[in-house]
Amino acid sequence: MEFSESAGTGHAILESLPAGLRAHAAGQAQRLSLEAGQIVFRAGDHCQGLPLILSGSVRVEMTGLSGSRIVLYRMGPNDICTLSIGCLMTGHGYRAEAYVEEPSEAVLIPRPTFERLMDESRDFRLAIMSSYGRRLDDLMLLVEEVAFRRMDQRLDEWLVRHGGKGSVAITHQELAGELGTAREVVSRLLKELERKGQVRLARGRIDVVSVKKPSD
Amino acid sequence: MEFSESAGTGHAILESLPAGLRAHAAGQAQRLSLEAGQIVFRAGDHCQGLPLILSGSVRVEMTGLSGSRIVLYRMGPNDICTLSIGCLMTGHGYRAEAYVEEPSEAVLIPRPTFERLMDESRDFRLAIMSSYGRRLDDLMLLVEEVAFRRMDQRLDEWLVRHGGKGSVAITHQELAGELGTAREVVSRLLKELERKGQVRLARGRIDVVSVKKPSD
DNA sequence: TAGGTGTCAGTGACAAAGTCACACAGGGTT
DNA sequence: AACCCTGTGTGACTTTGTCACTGACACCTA
Repeated sequence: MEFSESAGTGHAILESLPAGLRAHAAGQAQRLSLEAGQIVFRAGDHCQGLPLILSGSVRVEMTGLSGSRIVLYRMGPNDICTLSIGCLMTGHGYRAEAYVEEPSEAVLIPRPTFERLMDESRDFRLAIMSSYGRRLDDLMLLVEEVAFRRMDQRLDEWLVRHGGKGSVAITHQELAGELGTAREVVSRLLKELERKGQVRLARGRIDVVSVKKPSD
Repeated sequence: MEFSESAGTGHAILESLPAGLRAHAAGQAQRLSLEAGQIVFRAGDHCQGLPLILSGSVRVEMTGLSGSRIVLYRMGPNDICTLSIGCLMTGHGYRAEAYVEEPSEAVLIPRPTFERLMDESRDFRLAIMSSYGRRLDDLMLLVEEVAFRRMDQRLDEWLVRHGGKGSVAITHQELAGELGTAREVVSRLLKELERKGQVRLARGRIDVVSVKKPSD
């Protein structure tokens, strides 16, 4: 809680600032404690400042006209909410929603402070740019996934990545959101995997037994 | 060709620089003349500098494992090749390809010059950031399109936007690339539109008669 | 402990889109 | 005219998306 602690519990991008700027930023920043399930922003919301994630995990997803959802990416410790930068600079509202997955700590840098940091710190600029680069990459990968890859392979991959060993606690509905498809599709594919003995299904849980590699 | 011309035929982002920096940038920049059909970069290529488009049009697209393609976005006069920034900064290769659509003029800013401009010009920084913001937005829109919208509606929209009045010179294969689908799907949907009298089809050309709005 | 109430999962039927294979057409060249 | 390349049309089949509905499970309350 005390600022003396903030060096230890701070954000990498702030740590890299020279002492004077860091003190300025710390003084202006607003600290946020986010509870699991809480909504950080909604589509259409306007941006109050640049959120820096200190700890926990925040999921960013988009909702289509029909109400279908897809997870765009996640933010974790030392991440920057890249989307906010665009909103800050253009004044447009957000085009996505952000949900807290694990209880998180964050700081909100007000716009004038953000601009001052951009002007005065090379390291800050580099961090912002590299964050942008990563998001752009993430989204290009996602476009490729969604446009070209088969759902069964994407599901297999997801299972290997998230439940490689044991079991994952997730509903079919949520998993559909991860992949940008419909719940029924996930249910069918999972059932098929269960028939082949590669997973066992329980309410809200998937036990991964052995998911095949694409080479199989 | 002469540098004295470069003020008139230059790039908005360079115009906004103070005289000293502008001269430096002009001195370091390499001028490129790109012919229609030429490839600006391929997936995996490494980035030599930041391309600024002066005139013409460049298409950026991605190729899936299967060879399917999708157009990500286009760059026109006064645009910045946002993708290159990430490649410049991380040293990674490109993940997409860029093709010249209309003969274009561009300048290539070498990395050290790019970094100096970032360090010394606030306007330059703002332009770079806003370019990033736009690309991120474009890609989010594209994800939504591809993941959630129906192909017939997307095709209708494309036809209205690009051939609203008369006719478009494009093959079904190219149009499939614009939408990120297969040629056969485009052929079938177009044939259906022709049956309904909304378009007339010729080899390499589509005459748009009257494409329905979603409300019809 | 029985019943009530949400959420979660399974499934059939059908529509939309992607894939594969191949036939055919248009417009140029030789 | 015969040839060839590219572009287009189409049938058959698979995969994915949508709709409608049923049943299963977990938890709460009486």
